[in-house]
Formats: sequence, C-alpha cells, structure tokens
Amino acid sequence: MADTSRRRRANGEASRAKILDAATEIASERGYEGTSINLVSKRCGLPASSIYWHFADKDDLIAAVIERSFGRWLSAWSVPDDGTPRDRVAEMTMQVAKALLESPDFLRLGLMLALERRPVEPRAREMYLQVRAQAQIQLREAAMDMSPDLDAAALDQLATYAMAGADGLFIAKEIGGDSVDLPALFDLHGRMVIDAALRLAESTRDEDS
Amino acid sequence: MADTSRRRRANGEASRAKILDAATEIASERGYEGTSINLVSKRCGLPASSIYWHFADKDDLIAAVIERSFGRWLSAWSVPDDGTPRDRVAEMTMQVAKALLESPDFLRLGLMLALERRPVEPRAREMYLQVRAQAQIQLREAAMDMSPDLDAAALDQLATYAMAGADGLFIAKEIGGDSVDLPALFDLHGRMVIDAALRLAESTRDEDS
Amino acid sequence: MADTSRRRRANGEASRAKILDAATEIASERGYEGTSINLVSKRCGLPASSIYWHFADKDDLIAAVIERSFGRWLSAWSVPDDGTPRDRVAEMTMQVAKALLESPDFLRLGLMLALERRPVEPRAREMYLQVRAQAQIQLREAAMDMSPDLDAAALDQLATYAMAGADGLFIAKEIGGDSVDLPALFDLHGRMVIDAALRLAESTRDEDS
Amino acid sequence: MADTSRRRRANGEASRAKILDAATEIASERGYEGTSINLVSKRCGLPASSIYWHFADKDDLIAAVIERSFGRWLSAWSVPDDGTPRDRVAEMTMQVAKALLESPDFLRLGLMLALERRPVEPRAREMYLQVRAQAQIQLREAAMDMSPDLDAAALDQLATYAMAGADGLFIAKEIGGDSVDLPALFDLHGRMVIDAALRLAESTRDEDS
DNA sequence: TATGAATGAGACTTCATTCAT
DNA sequence: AATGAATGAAGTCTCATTCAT
Repeated sequence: MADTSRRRRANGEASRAKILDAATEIASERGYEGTSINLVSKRCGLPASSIYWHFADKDDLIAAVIERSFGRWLSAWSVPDDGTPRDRVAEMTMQVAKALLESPDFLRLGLMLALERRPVEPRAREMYLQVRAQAQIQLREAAMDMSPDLDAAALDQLATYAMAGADGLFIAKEIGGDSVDLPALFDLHGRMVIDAALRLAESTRDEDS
Repeated sequence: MADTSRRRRANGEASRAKILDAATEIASERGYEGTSINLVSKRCGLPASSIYWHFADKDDLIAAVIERSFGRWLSAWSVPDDGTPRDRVAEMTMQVAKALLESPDFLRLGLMLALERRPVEPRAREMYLQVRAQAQIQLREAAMDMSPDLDAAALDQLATYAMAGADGLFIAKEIGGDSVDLPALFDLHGRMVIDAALRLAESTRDEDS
Repeated sequence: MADTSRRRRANGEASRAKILDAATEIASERGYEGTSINLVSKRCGLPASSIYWHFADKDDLIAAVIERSFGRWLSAWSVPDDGTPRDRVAEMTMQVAKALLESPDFLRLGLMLALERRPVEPRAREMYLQVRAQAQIQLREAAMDMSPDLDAAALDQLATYAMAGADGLFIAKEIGGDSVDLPALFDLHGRMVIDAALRLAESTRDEDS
Repeated sequence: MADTSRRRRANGEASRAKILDAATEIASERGYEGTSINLVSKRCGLPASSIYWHFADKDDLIAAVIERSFGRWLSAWSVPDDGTPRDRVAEMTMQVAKALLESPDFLRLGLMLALERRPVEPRAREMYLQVRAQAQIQLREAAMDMSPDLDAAALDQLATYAMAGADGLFIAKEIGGDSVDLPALFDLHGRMVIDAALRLAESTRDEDS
C-alpha cells in the first residue's frame, strides 16, 4: 500500500517512458491510425488523460516514439574507420543487417508512415523522413570514400540503391519470416553495391576520356 | 420491364465501380484503418448503406480493391519469350519500372497492408500476399531460365533479391519524388541481378567441384 | 411493441424536430457552451450519433435552433397599416411586449450569443445578428413613416434607441421577474420613442432654419 | 528570512492578480462555461494547480472576477450633489456612458451571467445581481430627488426604465461597434428619463386630485 | 437496386479538481 | 506559496454496421 502511494507520486520521467514504451509497441504493430490512445492507456496503466499531460496530442506522441526509437537505434551504430573500403562496406552492411533483425518493429512503423499520404501530414512522418535523409547522406559519404571519382549524380544513385536494397530486404524478411536468410542476402547486397560503385566509376571514366 | 431490370443491373455495376474507384483512391493514400466507409461514401457520392449492398463489410471492400487493382495490373504484363536470357531480364526489368511508375497507388496500399501486424488479419492482406507470392514464383522461373545450374536456395535468394530491389526502389521513388530517376535505377538493378546470378552460379560450381 | 418498431422506423422530420426542441430548451437556458450534445441526446431520446445525422456539428445544430425559432417568431408578427402613426407605434409596441413575454427563452439565447466574443464565431451568432439587423431596418422604416423629415442619422438613432429599450426591458424582466410590469414599461417606452421622434424632428428643423 | 516570507506574500498577491487579469479577459469574452481553468492557466502563465491555491474552485474564481471588477468600477464613480436635478441627471448619464465605453468587458460578463439559467446557480451570478440591485436603489433615490411627489411604483418604474436603457444601449454598442454613437444616445436617454419623470409626476398629480 | 435514418462503441481531447512535494 | 503529475468524468465527433422501406 505504501508502495501504491509511492507509485502514485509524481514521477514524470518514468511515466513518460511507460507511455512511450506502450505506444512504440502498438504503433509498430498497427501503424498510426491503428494506435488508439485508449489502447496505449490500457497497455501502460495510466489513464488516457495522463497521456495528455506528457504529450500534446496523438501526433506528438507518435512523433516522440519515432524520435526516441531512432535516437537509440542510431546511437548503437559504430562507423568503421580502418581497413580497405571494401572491408568497411562489408562491416557496415553486416551492422545494418543485424540492426534490421534486432529492432524491426519501429522500422516497420517508419516505413508505414513513409508510405502514407494524408491531407495533413503527421509530424511523426516528417521526423522519420528526416532520420532517413541523414542516413542517406552517410551512405553517400561512404560511397564517395570508396569511389572518389564518382560525380554527384552517380553518388546519389549509389546511395539510393544501397538504401533501397536495405528497405526491400527488410520487407522481404517481414513477409517471408524464417524462410528468408537476411544476413546472406545483405552479404549479397553489399557485394552488389561495391560492384555497382566500380561499374559506375568505370563508365564515368569512359565518358571523361 | 426487362429494360428496367437490365438498366438497373447496369447501374449496379456502375455503382460498384464508383465505390471501388473511391475506395482505391482513399485506401492507397491512407491504408486500411484510414479508409472509412463514410469517406468512401462522400467521395463516390453514394450513401454508406449502398456500399453495404455491394460489399459485405469494410474488409470485403478493401479486398475487392486489391483484387481488381492487381487483376488490371497483371493483365498489362507480357512475358518476353525470345532473345537471350539477358535481354529477357532487361525487358522484364523495364516493364516493372514502367508499371511501378504508372500505378503506384495500389502498390503503396499493398505494401502498407503487408507491413501491418494486427490481431485479426484482414482478408485484403492475405490477398496481396498471394499475388506477391505468384510474382515471386515467376521471378524464380526466370532466374532458373537464365542460370539453370543454380540450386533451389540460390534461386530463391535471387528471386527474393530481385523483388526486394523492386520494393525498395518503389519506396525510394515514393519518398524521393522527382529527384529519383526510377528507370535508371531499375536499369542498374537489372544488371546487378544478372551479375548476382552469374556470381551465384560460379560459387555453386566451385562448391560442386 | 408494434409501436416501438414503428417509432424506430425512418421518420427524419419528426426526429429532427425532436432534436431541435430539446436543443432549443437547453440552449436558451444555458447558452452555447452549456448546451452539450449528450444533454440534448438525453432530453430528446435519440442517441448522440443520431444528432449528427441531422446536423453537421454542434454549431450547425444551434444555428438551426436560432433559425427555426426566429422564423416562427417573426411569422407571428402583423404590421399595422391603418390609424395615426401614433396609434401604429402603440400597436407595434404592444406586440413586441407580448412577444417578449411569450417566448423569452430563445431571445435570451440570442442575447447570450450576441454578447459572447470568441475566437471562432459560431454561425448561430451570425444568424441571430442578421435577424436583429432586419428588425432594426423595420424599426427605421416605421420611424421614417412617423417623422418623414428626419435625416438618416436621426432615423438610425431612433431605431437604435427603440431597440435598445426593448432589449433592456427584456433583461429587466428576466432579472426582476414578477416585480417588473413589462406592459406598463413598454407603454412608457413607446411614448418615449414618439416624443424622441418629435424632439429630433424639431431640432432638425431648427438646424435647417 | 522575514524578507523571503514578505517577498513570497508579495508574489502571492501578484500571482493572484495575474490570475484574475487572465480570468477577467477570458470570462468576459466567453462567459462562465467558456472559461476553463486550463485556458486561464495558459493565459496567466501559472499552472492550473496554482489557481486552486488562490481560489477554492472555478465558481470562486469567477465570483472574484466580478467582485474585483465592480469594486474598481464603482470606485470610479462620483455622485454629483449640486446643481439642478436636471443637471445632476445629465452629469450621471454622462458618467454612465463613459463607464460603459471604458470597461465593457465585465459588464458583458455580468449580463451573460444574468441571462443564464442553470440548475445550480453560480455564486458569480448572485454577486452580479447584488451589485446591480444596489445601482437600482441609487437610481431610485436620484429619481425621488428629482420628483419627490412620485409614489413608490412610479419610482421603481423610472429606475427600471433608466437602467434598461443603459443595458440596451450597451448591447447596441457591443453589437454595432463604431457605428453607434454612445454618448449621443445616452444624452438622448437622459433627457427621455427626465421627461418620463415629469410625465409620471403629472399623472400622479392628476390621479390625486 | 438502393437509401434515409438510426445506433452503440469508441475515437481524440478537455474538463475541473486533487494531492504529494 | 506553489507546482508537476495524475485522474475520472465528460466533451465533440466518427466509426462500422443495420434495418425498414
């Protein structure tokens, strides 16, 4: 009972976290519309009105979900800075594969948000797209590292292709389940991207000469 | 009287079509949960109760949307049966790129359905996954055509990789808009897949010897 | 029981009227904000969602209340067209007094709406102000009838003063209850307005000479 | 330490004032129901719970608004005690006109409260009605001053009529805005009331003889 | 073949208020 | 003297669906 009264005591951070945990779970299963405040309230144990103490509205809540989840995800990243470019790409590829396997839930949410087109854009979608854009920039830099001769368009193409492969393989895993060997496919994808880089570099050189 | 009943039946078809048109638009913008019967009713001009005359429930309506859309999409397909395997793959790749560009709406819907995980799976999702599985089979056959030596696992991997690329590039186009040159990326992807086929064939042969 | 099923039958006009009746009662007691859809629902026996079949939203409902009530009120009016101007004014004055006594409820609502100033103006307020403006025009015409020499400004002043008296006496009756003899006060007011007309006519003539 | 407690008490007063300022603004715009504690909290910058430290509940807050506002309003009043009765009435009339122009906000609130009829009467309404009753008594005394022969009923009528005119003209100004020349109308009203006094005195004398 | 009307459940959100600190 | 956090009730409105005609 003393416990109860203590739990009832103001502990904002903990409550906020509980709400975010519940919302993350639900949103990554059912998407934006499927995430009802009532459901979140039931899952986290706090009344619906308490959710509105911590978040302005549903949109704000789901944006916070994206923000926190990607923050954590990105902080678990380590950019390799030694070895041949080939090795470094291989290392990054493996990291991505591992990350996709480990936390698929909010990635699913991100993709769902990205695919939706509604009259009033949710802030959450904007937030996801920003994180994505940052990742794209890093990919581009890695590509430039590997093939310094490439022009801007080719670098963009390469980065886009690399990310598209990651997205597509993630979806394949989501749909195919255990029948999909994600590490093997990512290994393949990594090598493909390196080949593409070389191929694009060649054609660039040809055009120049 | 026969005339009347025929006109009525004709109107019935027309109404059904109007409803499906509206539902397709909305569902491909907002996904399953975001598609409300009221919204469809407003968009197509018919009262909500009329929608229930044509469709058993919301799930049935969206399944019908998927069904009709994929029917149309697949009928626009022509499988090339002459030329070198390389040419045939190139031809198919271009067809896919064109198809993605021309009817992105229900593909978006399909992906959204595929990504969701809800307690009661909608029939619409099942329907999309079936069509997708068929496409996968065709891809596998094309791969076998091109590299007859490949074993089952390699063929699956190849087909999965090919489709993943298509999904990923579609998403890239959806997000990136005009800044994404889809045909060029699909051209790159086609060549990558052929390379992958060769590479996998080699490693298969190596393992055998 | 047959009765119940028959009552459940579609009868839109009757339901609409029941809703409006309930809303009129409540709104004229408690004003715009005090009129909750739930309360209206309970008072009229229909579920809240049925109210939204007949009216777009709360604003629309209360605007309809004003519209219907003032429509009825104005249609009960008869403009006298014989006798001396003095007699005609006296007749009109008595009519107004009677009308205020008989249907004070929605007049109270109108005044409450008129006094409010909120960021987003309710349509209901606009509607009330329009009816009021029409009444003001009629008063002005009556004044012109009685004192044709008066200039525009004087006519406006007279009409405004006449209406202000009516408003003020209505409020006095609302607050004072039985201790306020409304007919006597309106009789006084009518004579005052006629005096004012003469007085203004005089001063107009003085200025001219 | 004494310093601290004194500063705290001073801050207490300041906070109370800030809350009252915000509440006055909002309540005079939106009435009793439209004034939410949350809104007041946002407008004054203090948390909602602080409002409950200074005021028992919402009713208490709005009653305090009325109390403070009327206190200020009345203290700006000076009762003229020289000149002819006619001059004194003219002077008072002008004072009222000026007061209505200068602080319309809480008068609007008062009228809104006076017009509402709710199951549980707010204290705020009672408070407004009391102040109003006092004003009515003063008006009656002024009338008696001017026409000492009048009987009780006539005096009441006169005071009621005078106040009704003020209320009505205030409303006219609120609705009509700049197109309403309040001082001119009050001047007219003042003269009308004097005439009424004389007229009533005459008829009283007639009845007596 | 179609539809006007109804309906209970549940959506998001705000309300006035309380309480421990 | 003040406040961060919580809370149940109630607010407006939309949902999918049904039913009599």
